[in-house]
Amino acid sequence: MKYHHGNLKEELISSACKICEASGHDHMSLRSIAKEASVSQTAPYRHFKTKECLLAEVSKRGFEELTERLRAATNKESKATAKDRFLEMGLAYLEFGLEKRKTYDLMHSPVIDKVEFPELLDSATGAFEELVQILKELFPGISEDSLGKKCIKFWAMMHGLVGLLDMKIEPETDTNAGSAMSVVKDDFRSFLEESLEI
Amino acid sequence: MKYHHGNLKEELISSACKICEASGHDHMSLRSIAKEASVSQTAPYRHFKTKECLLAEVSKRGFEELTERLRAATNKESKATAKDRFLEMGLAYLEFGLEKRKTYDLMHSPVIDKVEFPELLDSATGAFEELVQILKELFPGISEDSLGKKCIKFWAMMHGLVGLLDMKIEPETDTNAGSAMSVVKDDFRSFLEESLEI
DNA sequence: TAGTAATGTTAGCAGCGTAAACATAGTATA
DNA sequence: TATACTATGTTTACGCTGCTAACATTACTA
Repeated sequence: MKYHHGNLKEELISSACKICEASGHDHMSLRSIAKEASVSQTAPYRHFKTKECLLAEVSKRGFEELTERLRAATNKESKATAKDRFLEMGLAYLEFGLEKRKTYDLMHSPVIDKVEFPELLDSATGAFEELVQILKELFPGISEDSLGKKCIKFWAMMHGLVGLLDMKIEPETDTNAGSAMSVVKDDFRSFLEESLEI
Repeated sequence: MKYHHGNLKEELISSACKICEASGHDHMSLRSIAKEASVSQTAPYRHFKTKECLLAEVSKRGFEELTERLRAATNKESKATAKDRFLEMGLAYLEFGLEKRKTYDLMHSPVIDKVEFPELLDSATGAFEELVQILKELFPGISEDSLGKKCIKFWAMMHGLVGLLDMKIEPETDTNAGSAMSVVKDDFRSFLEESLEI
């Protein structure tokens, strides 16, 4: 057993990611993370000033993975049309949000003040860039103003959808409580396609 | 100083609401809530089985206030058109989300498992009902399927917008980083109006 | 009026984030 | 190579937390 670990920082981050996705960010304790990495309770403080700093790193990894997935989905190398790649991106966003729900929660949780972590902010902004690019392709010559609005509209919708789809709450229609959500879930492509007309 | 308080449960809830909106739900401690109500640290346990139960009550009050605001905004007594009342509702939703941001966060936080609190779920669903109703007015004879989709689309967009507007993250366009969001914020009416064409 | 249920307090547990003091290992310099 | 310095680990301890158990007081009910 070496006294010095060698790669503790990285291991702490990946332990934290694991615990986050397994139990949710409100059940993450520095002590449990340290234990997972077989190290003393205060060892993390040699690499992270506070717990929040470690959480911010986990969040950042989340945004990086999201960005990567979005980039892959809209990959220009693909022979698909811009519209198809846009739909793929929407799907990829939803999939990430539902697959990594607890990490997604952390990423959007107020426990981490993004203003204090510029690197995190950058990662988060990077994900948007993918949306901006594909919308520019889809609407060539679009004004900056319209582009911004469209971008916000779609991002908000996708973000909102992740929350709704995973959640217990959903709107009740007269005849059939809950089926509406299933429709979206099962046929997200056509759902998003309709929204393209916005 | 009476030994028995008389109305402790209600006072604890309102103290909790106050602290929540002031400091955010992750800074709420049962002890501080008890102190705010001038009562011993363990007194809350006579009225709430766990801390989560008290938070659930705070969340429920939040959804009730939201529902009330939406109902007021879409009030049929008003002489305004259905479209105007719909826009008012959107505005009311946004305003609530931004005004009571920390409470809104709690309402959508995963710390409270809505499945365990059916009453909370009811309150949350109640807010949607308002959206369903106004959309029915706006699109008379609409199919249940389309209604469900529209409902989800708008709810997701508004929920997403609250997050975006308050947040640090926002899409960057080439010429002007961040201005897009201001456009939406300053002119939400026209923003939402455009979206009506969905 | 006596007995019981409801509602409060006090004391104490284990877990938490964090700081301070100390121990060890790796690195740069003489 | 010897020595100082820095990086990185451990131990100990503090105050705060949610929660339980045991006890005290009040309110209700037979």
